[in-house]
Amino acid sequence: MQKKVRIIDIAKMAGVSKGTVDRVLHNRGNVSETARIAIEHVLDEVNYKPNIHVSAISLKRSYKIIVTTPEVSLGAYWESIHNGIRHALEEYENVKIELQIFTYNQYDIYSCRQTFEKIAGFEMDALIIGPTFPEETINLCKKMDDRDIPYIFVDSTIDSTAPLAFYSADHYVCGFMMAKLITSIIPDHANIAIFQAVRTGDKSANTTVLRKKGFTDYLENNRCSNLILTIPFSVTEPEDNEMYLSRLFQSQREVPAIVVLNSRGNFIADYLETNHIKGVRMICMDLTAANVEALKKGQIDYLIGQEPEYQGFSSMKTLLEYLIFKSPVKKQNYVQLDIITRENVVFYKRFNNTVY
Amino acid sequence: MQKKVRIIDIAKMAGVSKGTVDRVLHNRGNVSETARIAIEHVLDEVNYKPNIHVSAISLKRSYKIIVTTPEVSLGAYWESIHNGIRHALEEYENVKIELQIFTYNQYDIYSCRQTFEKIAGFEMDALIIGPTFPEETINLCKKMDDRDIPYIFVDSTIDSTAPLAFYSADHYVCGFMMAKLITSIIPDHANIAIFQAVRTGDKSANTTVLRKKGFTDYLENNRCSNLILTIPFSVTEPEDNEMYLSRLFQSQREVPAIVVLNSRGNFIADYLETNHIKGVRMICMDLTAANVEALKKGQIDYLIGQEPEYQGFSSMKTLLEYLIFKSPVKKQNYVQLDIITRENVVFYKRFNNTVY
DNA sequence: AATAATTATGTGTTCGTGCACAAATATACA
DNA sequence: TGTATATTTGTGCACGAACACATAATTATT
Repeated sequence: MQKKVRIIDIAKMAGVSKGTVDRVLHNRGNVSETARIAIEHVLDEVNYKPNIHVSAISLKRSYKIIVTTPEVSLGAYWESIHNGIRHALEEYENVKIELQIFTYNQYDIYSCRQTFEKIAGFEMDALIIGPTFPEETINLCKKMDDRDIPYIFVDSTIDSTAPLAFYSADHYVCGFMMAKLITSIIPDHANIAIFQAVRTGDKSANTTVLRKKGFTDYLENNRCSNLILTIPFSVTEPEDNEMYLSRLFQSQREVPAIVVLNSRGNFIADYLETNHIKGVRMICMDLTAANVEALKKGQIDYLIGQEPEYQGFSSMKTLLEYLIFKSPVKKQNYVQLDIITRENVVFYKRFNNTVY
Repeated sequence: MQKKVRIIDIAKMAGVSKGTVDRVLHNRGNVSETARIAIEHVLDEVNYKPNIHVSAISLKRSYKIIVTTPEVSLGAYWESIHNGIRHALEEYENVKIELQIFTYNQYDIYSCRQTFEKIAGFEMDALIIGPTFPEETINLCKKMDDRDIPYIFVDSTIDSTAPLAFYSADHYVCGFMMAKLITSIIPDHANIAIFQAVRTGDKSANTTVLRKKGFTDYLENNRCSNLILTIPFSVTEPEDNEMYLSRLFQSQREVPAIVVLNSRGNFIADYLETNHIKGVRMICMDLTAANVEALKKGQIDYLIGQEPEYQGFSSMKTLLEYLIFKSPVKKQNYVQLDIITRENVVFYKRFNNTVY
């Protein structure tokens, strides 16, 4: 147990004053080559870790951080991510942070484009992005790269970008696992209906594509002969869904299994309930309030959780520690894929009853 | 956003000095009735929250904490709990904590009794208990109650005690869920072998009894007609297990499903592998290193995780915040029951790759 | 009433970092 | 060489809680 090394200790060892050490530690410039090398030499020797508590007190400057994600609705997926972000800020209540949030319609590529173009012009120290459309996201990221502004992804990551880090589920594995779970509770060869969201201006989002690929790959690898029916599902024009659903269930085919690749599983569950359709097994994404209710009622058999609070929390925390303490950052962060049933759902914590 | 209230602000409002406020906040005594009431009045008005960073720096006194749990072996369940405890201490590195750890043999009631009697006589500020045998634990807790020493349970809680808090899985639900999961992947009416640990001086531990009850209740509730074979399993005399296992598999009965109610599932998996017994589905407890390996190899189908790192971490963190800041404590803390398969196991984080 | 003992209250120091500002040194240019 | 400017370095203060210690006020004792 070696004694704590302080800035003043390093200064003495390097034969300079604490101010110079501080300038080196924080890359503030105005340090002679000689002094810098001497200090860096000492820093290599000793394992200096700033006392985070003292740092927290002494911090004077403020940071401006922008967050952009799909729109937040009550009890839904993106609300959990935003809760996580807010929770991280509470941990750093003494740090002066100016937070600006811009949301876009995740079912409309034009809304996303417009929002991202607006954001690109703003002053900021860092950016958190919840991406949906690859092309638009890449454009925004390029501008950030040019301006040397760090950004972190939540929910999913986008190729051809250079984020400081990302927090995301492995959506391919997610789809793979959904296939394994649903096939374990339905008869062999049973038909499976897959619901996918319809979007304006773009066929489909990042995450859904990957999940679908994982799903079909599982069936292929395991030589499952289930017939897969892909059904469109519109969030923006919900009146269309009645039609899709009634067409599905009025056909001759039995549909004993439903898979929803996004967090809107409760919509389908509601339809089944109002139309008294029984005996359908369902697997869906995310512990939204409505999904949890449907799970508890037995309408949904499995929910897959992807730690949205943790994603939001970690992305903000990572960003702040990077900005303030220049802490090293782990780039790839794949979050847990929690398998939730009506039995274990009550133990899954949110920030209202626990603290990460 | 109201401005932060400091001790000195409270002092001014109450017309006293900061020293007196400090004495009231920390119950240090030597305060006149008049002053105490004035200060308490102000404290009711304003929402004073000490700046935890400054508190952390200024702390001078030290705390002695004793931890007693079953013995820790490498890569096993209790090691994770201890890792969690250590991790909490790292967060409070500036607090002077004297930690003493006493482990006992969880398969031998006499070892537990001896350890607990020794501990009962020691000086300490608080105690963390990983209980196994109810009777012995109650005795220890009574002595702690008399001495006004707070204690927290990890892994399970014991009736007729008054802990400050407990962090535990709901073991009944755990058994219930294991029954649901295993029956979903085996044919109806298939036989199920349940393995239970043998203990010296006591029929069985706290947790196993509850899990067994949950398991059988699920089968009963759902009118499952599976034949249940309860098999003893000795950790202390492993040479007996060969005998139990060979007797099981050489009988006429098919055994397509195995349930292990503790974390030693890998032992059974190994036996199956060396004896080339195939087609057995298995569900077991805990992400021990050996179990995870067996899961990845496909020998185990489901593992149930119970957040051991989080349990250890939270119990120590709760204790410290209670001791140092007199923070209010949530007593009942049921942890997640994670359903783990070979697909999602890689995403479950330990402290080596993430920070809660 | 005078002194001792007890209790109550106020003051000052400590912790280590972040940063502002002053001081010192080096470089540029006439 | 002297002055102006730029660069480098050192010093000092603030942050706010915890506690040690000194001083003031009250109560007990002779």
